Amino acid sequence: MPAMKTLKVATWNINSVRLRIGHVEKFLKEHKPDLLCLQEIKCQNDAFPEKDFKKFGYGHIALNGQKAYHGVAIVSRVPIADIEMREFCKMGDARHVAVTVPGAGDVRVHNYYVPAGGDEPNVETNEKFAHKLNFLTEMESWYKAHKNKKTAKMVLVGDLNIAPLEHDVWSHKQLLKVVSHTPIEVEHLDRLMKSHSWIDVMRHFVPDDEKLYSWWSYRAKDWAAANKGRRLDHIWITPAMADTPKSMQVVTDARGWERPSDHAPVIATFKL
DNA sequence: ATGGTAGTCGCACTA
Repeated sequence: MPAMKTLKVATWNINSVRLRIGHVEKFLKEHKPDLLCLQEIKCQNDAFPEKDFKKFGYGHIALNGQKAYHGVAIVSRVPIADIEMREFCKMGDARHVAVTVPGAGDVRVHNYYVPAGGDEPNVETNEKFAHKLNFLTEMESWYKAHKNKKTAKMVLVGDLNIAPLEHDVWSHKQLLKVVSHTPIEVEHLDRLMKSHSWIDVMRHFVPDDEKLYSWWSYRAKDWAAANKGRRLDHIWITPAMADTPKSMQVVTDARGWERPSDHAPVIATFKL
């Protein structure tokens, strides 16, 4: 296995991989990540456009699809190993896939699609919100129970559906009771971050007091002019990789492409 | 102050 000098990882909630395969091609050609972690592929494994990815040079694929909803995938330029998919909350949902990258010193990459949580931030009246919090608690327990040398170097990415910091949303005050930015969700996310001393790579490059978004609602008349965004997508690393981040970029352009996903891709590069 | 859009699948659901 030839050793890689850098590892470039991208994460993107694509909101239907079949509909937006052209966007994916454009993104891969322009940015050439080693790995692209996709969420909301919205198809079963046999409907995933594997041939297209092979044609684009991303022939190493880890797939956890589901009919119509959710679904995650990791497509890679370089060989991957130890593909794993975990089920959360006994729901049968396809919301996680993990791989190891042998060429990158066995870095383990986890890709998540955390439940959105519905509208009402109340676990008594909204079972989707309860599901979201339970999902985060299960993630936390798993990482607490899996601290060992084999998984020392890890990258965790995905649509976590939570914007934890004040400047991860366009208006902290107006979103405090809006699912994605409520204190209870942020507490759950903070506990998950502590479970393996995860480092927030996006905020490593952008100070906490600067606005940083990765998602803009479809419902705004002019998403760019209104700029009422939220940072729902994340890239985290374990302390064993603390000195490796080289760069980070939110590819906001992609939100302005024709018939776009409501999420922009996020890319991070690490030196190995 | 409410409703606004998008995708999949089939006429509702999730986001």
